[in-house]
Order: sequence, then structure tokens, then C-alpha cells
Amino acid sequence: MNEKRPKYMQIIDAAVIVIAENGYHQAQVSKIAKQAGVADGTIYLYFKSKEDILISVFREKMGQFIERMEKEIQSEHTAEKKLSRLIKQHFSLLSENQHLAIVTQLELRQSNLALRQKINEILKGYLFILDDIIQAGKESGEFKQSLDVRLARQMIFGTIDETVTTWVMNDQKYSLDGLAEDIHQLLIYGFHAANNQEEILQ
Amino acid sequence: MNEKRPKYMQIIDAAVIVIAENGYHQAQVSKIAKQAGVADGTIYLYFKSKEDILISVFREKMGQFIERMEKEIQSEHTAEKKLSRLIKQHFSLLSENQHLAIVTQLELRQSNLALRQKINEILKGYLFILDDIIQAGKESGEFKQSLDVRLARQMIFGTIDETVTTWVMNDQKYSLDGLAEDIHQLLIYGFHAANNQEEILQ
Amino acid sequence: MNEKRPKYMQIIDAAVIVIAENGYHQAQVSKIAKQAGVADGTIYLYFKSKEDILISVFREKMGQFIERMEKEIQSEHTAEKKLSRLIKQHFSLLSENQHLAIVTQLELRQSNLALRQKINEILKGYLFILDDIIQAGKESGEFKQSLDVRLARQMIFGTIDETVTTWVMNDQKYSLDGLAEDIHQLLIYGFHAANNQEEILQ
Amino acid sequence: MNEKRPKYMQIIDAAVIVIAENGYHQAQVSKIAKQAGVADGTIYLYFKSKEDILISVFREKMGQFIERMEKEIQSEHTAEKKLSRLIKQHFSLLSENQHLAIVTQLELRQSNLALRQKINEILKGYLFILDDIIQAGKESGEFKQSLDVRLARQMIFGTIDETVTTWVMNDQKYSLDGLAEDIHQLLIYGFHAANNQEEILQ
DNA sequence: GATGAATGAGCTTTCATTCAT
DNA sequence: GATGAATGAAAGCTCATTCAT
Repeated sequence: MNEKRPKYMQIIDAAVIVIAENGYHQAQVSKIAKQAGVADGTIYLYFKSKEDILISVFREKMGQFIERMEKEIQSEHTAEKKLSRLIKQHFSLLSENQHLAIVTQLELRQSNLALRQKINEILKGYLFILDDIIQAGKESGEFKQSLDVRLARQMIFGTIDETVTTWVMNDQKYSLDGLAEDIHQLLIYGFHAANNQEEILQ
Repeated sequence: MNEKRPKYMQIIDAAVIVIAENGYHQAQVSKIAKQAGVADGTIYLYFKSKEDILISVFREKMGQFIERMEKEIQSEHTAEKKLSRLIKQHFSLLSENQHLAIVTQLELRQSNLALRQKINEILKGYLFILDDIIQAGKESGEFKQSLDVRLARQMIFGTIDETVTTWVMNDQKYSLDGLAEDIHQLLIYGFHAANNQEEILQ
Repeated sequence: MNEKRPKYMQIIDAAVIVIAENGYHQAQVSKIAKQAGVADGTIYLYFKSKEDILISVFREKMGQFIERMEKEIQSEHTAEKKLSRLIKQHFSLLSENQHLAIVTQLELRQSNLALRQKINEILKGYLFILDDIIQAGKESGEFKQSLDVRLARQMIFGTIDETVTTWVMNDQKYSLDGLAEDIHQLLIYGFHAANNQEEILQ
Repeated sequence: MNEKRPKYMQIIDAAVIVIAENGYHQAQVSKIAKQAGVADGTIYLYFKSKEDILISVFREKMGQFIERMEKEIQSEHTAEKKLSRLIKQHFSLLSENQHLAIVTQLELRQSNLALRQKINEILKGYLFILDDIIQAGKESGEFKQSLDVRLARQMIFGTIDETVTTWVMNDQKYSLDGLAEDIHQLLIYGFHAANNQEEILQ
């Protein structure tokens, strides 16, 4: 797709830059076209509508994101290490691409509910990875049996997302990567089967 | 303010209803005026601009929210119990006011960056409460000394926020209150000084 | 309506002028607004859409047209004289208002089918007058009993319309009024009961 | 032209179908190209512009129309019978080709003034036939000397055209052919020299 | 203080036409 | 001759804000 339809990715990448630099509501189609080096009308040979561009941005980037994430995680064999790797990878990928971080954490959230729901649909691919890790941890005995997968997933995703958003809103002025291990530790404690003496005490 | 300028709160409350029922982008000033039972122009006797209405909505509602939260928490005397109370209270207040939940979790997030930053400013009042609890927990020895206050706060807030947003996006169809204790447990494990044998092992 | 909502008729009249002078497809809303001396947005306080302006132009003008036509016709007491008066009046009203003639004969016919059908709906008011005259003529014995009302109506309207359109397309450079009596004569022959000897001969 | 340049007629016929089925304003060049089974660009090897296609549609079809009409009429030897034959033929040709009827009666009239004037130019070929019949009728003594050729032609054409348009707008749901003789009768009365006693009486 | 009619800037999308292959 | 990807100009409508009454 990248090779055969160079303009498609060209427009996607232009959209990321334009949205990051101008903000969601100032990202006119004509600006994206100019940034991509094509005519306004050319956009509509590759995308049905402006909304389609925005969804495609998220789909393509999140697709790559998830793909790389899955590859990284495979190399680890415990749930704990998988989770550690995932957090590091998440922070690292967004640290590398500042524009994308701004777009996903701040700008695309300004979209209307319909678009947000489509984005959420795509996000599910990421949440499934989290669910798989948690589930695997429970099955291997690493995580306690009483762990609620949905709550654990919300805690992990909520914490990561809040951390990245805070970092972006602070103009990315500190290192995100440095936080990964601490966050991992904080998250993991509550999951451990090793805490079962406390579980019993409750 | 409430007594002397009844229309002020009338407009604020109208804004919450209109935004919740129509969505952020369909919440025109004229709709808010109609819902409030005043003329369009009257809005501008009480608010500088539409943005001012929205910030005021958040400020007023979050003000009440924080006030009630602080009162609730005072009655508890350990950090852990304070946190437990806070989560329950957070869930309970939003469960009681479905319109407000929609507005704060979904609609106001569609606003532009400038407004979002002002909202974040107001949110800090809430985050300070969290910081105080965490800090108190560390000082009392309940929480481990190595606990990073900022990370802990992001974990708490991120988890709560993600949980509420998921609940709202699922049309509030399950009980939020029922989740409070489990979330509290998951969060608190990582904070405990009792886990220090693991802390040492790292 | 004219007194109470001066801007409504102001915009209608502006639309007639702009369409006549620029053509249907060059009659942008902004041009109509400028001609009417109001802001673009003001148009939308009085009309739902551009199409609504165009239909309203036709409705208002045709309304006046029909009203005056009915008044004129009442003063005559035979079907033949009513028809004569109607043709003269039709030509006279369009001769007096050259812009309106261009708009109704040429420009509004360029509209899409949906609009054309709404225009036809309004036109029915005029066609009913024709039907009434023809019917009255049959009942009074002036016109032959075998006269098909629909065909007679189509002949009258078709002839008048074709005549006016030809006149407008020739830049209104000859007198339309002068043709009325001849056309009336041509039309009326076929209707006469007096021709019944021929009717029998067929 | 038909033999040597098969694509020319292919495109003309495609245009008739596309316009009839989609309407004038939805008949994009790309749709016509697709229907004709050629590339968009190919259109421009045979036609200067979109307007040129539309004029050519009218010219080709009206050319055939006039040709067949002239042949039909030659076989009759009185003006009255020629006219009768012409009306029947007119109705019959359009009844046979429903697409063409829609295109000529409704869709092409939505074109701009410039195109309409070119169409009128072509139409003159048809109007000349009418003029010839009327003139011949006057010379043979069938029609009265006082008959105004232009008025008579407008009456004939206006009546036929209005009748066909009404029929098309009613979805061609009744037989057009059945109306021919009645219309002919209505038209012809006014032309007759036989009515001259009435002419004198006026 | 209250009203609400009037303002006018701003943007997505379509489609006839071109031209390199 | 044939293709079809690329071009880019052009316009209806909304809505926050004002201000005369």
C-alpha cells in the first residue's frame, strides 16, 4: 500500500503534521493538501471525506503501533515482562514521534462523538493485547485469580494514557521513557498472586 | 452569587443539559439561551463569551465536586481509607448526575486546546487532593517512601477517569459504584510499605 | 406580510433582479443579499435555503398574478370574454415586469426536477382558473360538450407559454399585448359550439 | 460519421441514457464515459466540451426526428392531413423512446441559457416544417388568409410540447398517441377558411 | 437589565478538463 | 488513438456576537 499508493501515505503523514502544528480545528483539507504537495481534489481520490482522512490517520498509525507492539511482546515469556516491555514500547514510540503524540493524545480527542467512536473501535485492538497479557498472567499463576481483567486493563490503559497526556501537555519537556519502569512496578503489585496473603486477609 | 444572580446558575445548568443532550458541537448559544429561558443577548450580560460559559460550567461543577469531596475525606483518618472514600464519592457523584457525567467525560473533551488547558487548570484542585492523600500516606508510613507522588496520582486519576469514561461510553448501563472497592484494592497494593520486601529485591 | 416583514419581500424582489440579470446559475446567495441590502446570513432568517428563496419567488409572484387574474376575470360574464381578458392580462403583467418575465420563462426552468415539481404545484392554481373558464363555457353552451377540458387547457397554456417564451428569447423586442386578440381567436374557434355542424361532419 | 466514428454515436447514446436515468445535473462526464465504455479523456477526442456533447445529443436526435417527420409528411397532400400526420408522428416517436422523451422535455431544459439558445437554433428546423405546412394550407385555400403563420406555429408547437411535457411529468402513464386526433381537431378549427362567416361577424 | 434581529467570516467537496504515458 | 490520475476554482450555510430599542 505504501509502495503502490505513495500518495495515500503522503496525505496521512501530511495530516499528522498539519494537525499537530495547527490543531484539530485549524487542520483544513487545503492545508493538508498543500503539506502533502497535492491538489485539494487529489485528497478525494484517496479519501471519501475529511473524516475519512482522520480515521485513516488513526487506523494506519495505530495499526503500525499495534504491529510493532505485538512483535516486541512476543520476545518476552512472562506476563510481567510482557507488560513491562509494552509500557516501554508505548512510551518509546510516542517519544520518537512527537507530532503523532500530540495528534493522538490531544487533537483527535476534539473530534465529534461519531469519529471518537470509530477511533475507539480501532483502539480495541490495543486493549485486546492488554487483555491477552492479563489473561495469560492469570493462567500462568503470575497474577491472582481474583484479578478482574477489565478493571486491570482500565488501570493499565488509564495510567499510561494519563501519563502520556500529561507529558504532552507539558510540551514533552521531560523523558517519558524514564517513567516506564516505575509505572510498571506500581501497576504490577496489585496483580501479583504473591500478594495473596493480603487477599486472604480482606 | 447563586442568590443574587439567579440567571447565572440558570444558564450554567441549561448549558449542562444542552451539551449532554445535543453534544458539544451542537450546543449553540441560542439553544442554551432557550433552555435557560432567556434571550440570546442576555447570556452576554453574565458571560464574556461562549468559551466563558463552558469554563464556568466546569469551574462551578468541579468546585462543588471538590468541596463535597474534601468534606467526605476529612472524616477518614488513614490515606488508604481516604482514597477509598474518594473513589466511591467520585463514582457516586457522577452516577447521580448523568448529564454532568456525559459533559465532563465526553463532550467537554471535544473543546479546543485553549479551553482544555483552562479546564486542566481547574482540575488541578482535584489533583491536589490526590497529592495530599498520597503525601499523607507516605508520611504516616502507610505508603512506601519510594512512591513517586506524581506517578501515583496519574495512576489513580488515569484509572478512575478511564473507568468512568468507559462506563459513560457504554451508556452508563452498569453500576459504577460496584467497581469502586476493586479499583481501590488494585491501586493501593503498589503503594503499600508492606510490599517493601519486593522493593528491596529490585 | 409585505408591511410586517419588509425584508422578506425585499429579498424576493432582489432575487428576481439578480436572477434576471445574471442567470439562474450565477445567482449566488451573496449576490441576492447584496442586491437586497442585507447580510448573507439575514437571508437565512427568512428562508430555509437557497431553493426556498426560489420557490418563494415563484409562489409570491404567481400568487399576486393569480389574484389579479381572478379579479380581472370576474368582471366578464362569458367564457369567451373571460379567456380573452385572461390572455390580455397575462401578456400585460409580464410585459410590465421584464425581469419577472425572464425569470419565469427562462431562468427558473433551469432548476432541478425537485424544484420544478414544486413550481408546477404552484402553477396548478393558474391551471385551475383555465379549467374553470373552460368548464363554465361548456355549461353555458358557449363551448361544445365534446371539448376535453384537459386538452383545451394544455392548448391554451401551451400556446400562451410558448408565445411568451419566444417573445422573451427575442429580447422582448416586439409588443406582446398586440398578439393577445389573435391568439384568443385562434384558440377559441375549436371550442365553439357554433362549429357543431363540422363536429357532425367528422 | 456513424460508421467511421462508432464511438461518437456510442457517446451520444450513452449521454441520453445517463441524463434520462440520473437527471441533467447528475450527468457527469465520467458517468457518460463509463456508460459508453470509454475513458473520460476519450470523450474529448470526439467532443470539445460537455456542452458540445449535449448540443450534439440534441442535434443528432432532432436531426433524425426531422428527417423521419419530413418523410412521413410528404405522403400526405393537404395541410390538414400533413398536420395530423405530424402530431401523430411526434407523439409516436417520443412514445417509442422514453429516455429521449425525458431528456428533451425535462432534462435539457435545465441547461443554461447559452445552451438553450443553441438548442433553439436546432429546433428551428422543426418549426420550419410547421411554417411550411401552415403556409401551404393558406396557399391552397384550406386555411384562412388572415392566419398569422407565427402565431399558428406557436399554437401548434406550444400545444404539442405542453402535452408531451405533461405526459412525461406524469411518468408517461397514459397513451400519448390517443390524444393526437383530438389535439389536431382543436388546433385546426381556428385555421379553417370555412370559419370565415365568423371572421366577418367579428 | 433584557431583548432578538442582524451580521459576515469561513470551509468542504465536486467535477470538467488536461496531459503524460 | 486511448487512458485515467491529477488538477483547482467556486459557493451555500452556520452561529458567536453586537447593539438599537
